[in-house]
Amino acid sequence: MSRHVAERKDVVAMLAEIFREHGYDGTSLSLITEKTGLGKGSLYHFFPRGKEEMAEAVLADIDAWFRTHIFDILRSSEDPDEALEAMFSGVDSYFRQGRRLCLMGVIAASGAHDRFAREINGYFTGWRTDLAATLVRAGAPELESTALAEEVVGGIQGALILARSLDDPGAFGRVLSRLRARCLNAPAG
Amino acid sequence: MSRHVAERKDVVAMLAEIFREHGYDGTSLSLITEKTGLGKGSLYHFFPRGKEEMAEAVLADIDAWFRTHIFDILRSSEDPDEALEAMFSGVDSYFRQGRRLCLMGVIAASGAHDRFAREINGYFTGWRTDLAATLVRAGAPELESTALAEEVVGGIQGALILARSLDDPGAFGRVLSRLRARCLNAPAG
DNA sequence: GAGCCATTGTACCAATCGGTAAAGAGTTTA
DNA sequence: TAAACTCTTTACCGATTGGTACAATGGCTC
Repeated sequence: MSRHVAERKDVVAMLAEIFREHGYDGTSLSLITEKTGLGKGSLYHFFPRGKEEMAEAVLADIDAWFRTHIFDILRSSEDPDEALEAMFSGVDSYFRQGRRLCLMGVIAASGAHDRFAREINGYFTGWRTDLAATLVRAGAPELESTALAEEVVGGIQGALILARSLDDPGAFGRVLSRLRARCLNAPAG
Repeated sequence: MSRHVAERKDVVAMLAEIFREHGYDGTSLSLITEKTGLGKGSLYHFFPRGKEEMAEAVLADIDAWFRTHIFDILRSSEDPDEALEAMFSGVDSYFRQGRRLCLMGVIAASGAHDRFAREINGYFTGWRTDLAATLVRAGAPELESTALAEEVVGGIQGALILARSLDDPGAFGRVLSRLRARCLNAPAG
């Protein structure tokens, strides 16, 4: 039987897309087996606690990606403006120019929120903190930085929902570029 | 048997809160019967097409509320600044200072999106259009108005998700007041 | 090449899913 | 008062849910 041996990280990547598209409650095991080609046996071998553990793995994977590709750069880059540019371009490509939703936001807006509250909170808190610190380094006042960071992190989520709702991915890019301009002009404004 | 006779609009109001909190897929009929106290018979008497019709009724109800309490005022008010103030204060109280999610956004971010795409699109399109027109009347250039309207409508959705994610309803008010200031200063800026 | 063990497919489970059927209770109309 | 109508309760349906058990299958090591 044991024909195609799956890699755990490939499975996690597939799971991410499924959860993103159907939400947590909308993702059934039969849908997962269908989309991944893996039977329940394989799935429960990788994730003994079932669906909940699958979602946890996906969220941890996403969290790790953002920490290494976005947050760390915000913190470690010498030039804060460069770091901000990198963040916005990284975000734009991660979310496929508005064609992809944020799973953190998807789950935050769903009934499954309570189950993953810690993961979601950590993600948004981390982003807000690191972005605010970068804005301070870029010359913005402390108070304005935290407020602006909050507006940007939230604004990205809203732009994704808006793009999906209007069936117009371009709306994401338009909002994103406004947020970007605001960050790069923050010290002056 | 027929003891407690329910009013349809009361049922719709209860359904709205249930869908808001659990999402479309997370809301089961047994949960509905539990929270509303109505049996399946009553539910199917009001909504013969079942769960989908219940959600449609709720979305139509929400759409109507926003059209009469927010969009119409944006369009009909003589003083555009006053209309903008009314919109922001209306939104703040509707979403209970960030403690309540937007069902349109909740469903847009879920797997049930396709089923209700028309309703969701109409809601966001209407809001964006009427807000942009008001901003023009308030003296902002046409191009800036549409872009700002998009940013605000999306920003509200994002602020709701952020508030829920951070477990800090106050984040909603903070972002909202920034968006408000941007609208009221738009003509100058 | 024998054995081992991670990995897999399949069959199965109780519980719950959304939805239907039908008959009873309460109210209105004639 | 008797039929007609509205609304509700209860029991039930097949399908699907998330999850378990287990035997079979390979690639691997010794």
